Amino acid sequence: MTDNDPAPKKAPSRIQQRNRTRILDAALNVFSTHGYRGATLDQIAREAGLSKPNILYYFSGKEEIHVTLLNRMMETWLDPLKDMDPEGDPIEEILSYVNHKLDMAIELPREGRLFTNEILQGAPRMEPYLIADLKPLFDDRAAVILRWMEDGKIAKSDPAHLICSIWATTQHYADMAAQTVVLMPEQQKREDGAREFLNQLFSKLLTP
Amino acid sequence: MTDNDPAPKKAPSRIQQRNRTRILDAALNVFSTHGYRGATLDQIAREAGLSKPNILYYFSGKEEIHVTLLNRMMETWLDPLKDMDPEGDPIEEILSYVNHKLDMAIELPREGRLFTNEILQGAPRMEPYLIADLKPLFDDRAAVILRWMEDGKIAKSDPAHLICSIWATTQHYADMAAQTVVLMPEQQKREDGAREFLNQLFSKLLTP
DNA sequence: CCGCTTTTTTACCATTTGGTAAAGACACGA
DNA sequence: TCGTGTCTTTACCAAATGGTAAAAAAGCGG
Repeated sequence: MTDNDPAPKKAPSRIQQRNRTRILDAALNVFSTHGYRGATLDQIAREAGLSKPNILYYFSGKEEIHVTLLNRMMETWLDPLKDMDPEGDPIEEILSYVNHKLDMAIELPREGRLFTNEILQGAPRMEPYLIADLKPLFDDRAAVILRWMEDGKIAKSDPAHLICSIWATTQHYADMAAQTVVLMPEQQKREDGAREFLNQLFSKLLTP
Repeated sequence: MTDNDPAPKKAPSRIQQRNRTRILDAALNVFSTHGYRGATLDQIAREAGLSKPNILYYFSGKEEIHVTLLNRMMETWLDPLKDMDPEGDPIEEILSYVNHKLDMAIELPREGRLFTNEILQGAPRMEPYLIADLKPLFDDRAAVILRWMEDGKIAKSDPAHLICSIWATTQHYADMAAQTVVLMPEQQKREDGAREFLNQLFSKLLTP
């Protein structure tokens, strides 16, 4: 029984892996800055160093590339939220989430912008995913935080809006980079300053 | 001397006013959801109830419409920040800014998304404006807040990142509406809850 | 009602868009 | 070295894109 299952999906060749990676990377650049409709296959092809028909050999169309990127992103993106441990120290857990989220915004800004673009457009391709996956996770984490509050371990506030505010403040440094760079030209101040500030902001909120 | 100055720009007729308004309103819908490149003149025309050539009778091209919208938006958008009074009560002033900004995000979400879209794209049309207008205002307000901190009137933190976090948390409710609606289906909880939460968040940060 | 300006429509146009068909180049095991 | 399956290119296409020219229609002051 080597690989003869109903769906005989053979392992992708080295070339396939390389080119699919190239395409997805180029597409991430284009989709994340111009949004779905503003992105063109020609630009993706140019950036990937492949011809347009060649790209359509690997993906069935523009939409499939976009969906692939979105799915891939959501997985890594939600991880830090999943990692929040209900048994851990509440303030530590939440601050650790803040810091992980900030790391991602700084290290993977394109992924962040891809998501923001999709939501700005009204989440036409993501909505089912938001309802099926994000919402349950969100509710669950909000419930965990609420329990912490009711147990008097952290100060009371609205858990849902707390999560949103963490998302918003960290995401800001990815999405609005073009603005932030103008307002705070020195990278040091931008990144380390952001971390220190956010830790202070949420520490104060959470400390009873 | 009725109107014979060097540039004899006659007053726009009623028709002109009405149609320019229609066009800008339709364009705001389209640009704010699809970004500059994703927006099409055809769609703007359809939404405005005018023909495409008719639109190009009022505006010289796609870009002029976009720029007009951006300029108009920036003016109203920066007002609340300008209104912060150095002589007023610091916490009151800052919280009032938070609340005004939140009002705008809730009442004028399209304008907010228009701006976010432009920044996501790297601010190609806005950067000069950011440098010439936003930056000086931003630095000035940061300086005001810093003075308040040094005078011991509010707790110390990074003023620049404070302003950014206010921007981020309030803007979130405009930009990410499609997500927020899924996560918090009841409008009441979304809007009033946001206000209460943000007031609490920034009160705690600022109280010495 | 007339004549003149403003506004709108019709008919285009070159370019770009997402996508396809089919031939050609390539890799690689037998 | 050959053949077979994988990959790439060339040559297209219909539709949509931003934009134009010019004629037709609508307003409107006199």
